[in-house]
Amino acid sequence: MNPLVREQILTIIASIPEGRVTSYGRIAKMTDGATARMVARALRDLPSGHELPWFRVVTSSRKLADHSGADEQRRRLIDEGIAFDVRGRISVERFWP
DNA sequence: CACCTGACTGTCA
DNA sequence: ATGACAGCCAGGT
Repeated sequence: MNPLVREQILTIIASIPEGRVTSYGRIAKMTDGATARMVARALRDLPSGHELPWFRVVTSSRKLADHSGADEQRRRLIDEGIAFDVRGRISVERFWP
C-alpha cells in the first residue's frame, strides 16, 4: 500500500489518547484514501516491539475485531479504564475524536 | 492474469 | 437487536 497513507494511518493511531478508542473506518477517513481494511492490514503488519497503541482500534460496531490478539487487546483496554458491556461493546463516549 | 482472503462496514430483512 | 450480505481493495497464490 502507498507508504504515505501507511504513515498517516500509524500517525493517527499514535495520537489516540489513553482511555479512548476509535474505529478502523474513522481512521481510514482521516487519511488520504485508505479504507478500513487497509487500516486493519497496517496493524496486522506492524513489527513487534513498536510503540503504537494498536489496542485502541476497534470496529464500527464498538466491538473488538476478530483476530488473534483480541484477548490481549481486551485486557489492555480494561487496564486503562475502558468498560465492556455484557455484549462486549464499548460505550460511544469512549470514542475519539 | 484469475481467484481467494481478510484485525471492515453500511444496509436490509 | 441480530445476522446475512454485498461492497471493498491490497496482497498473496
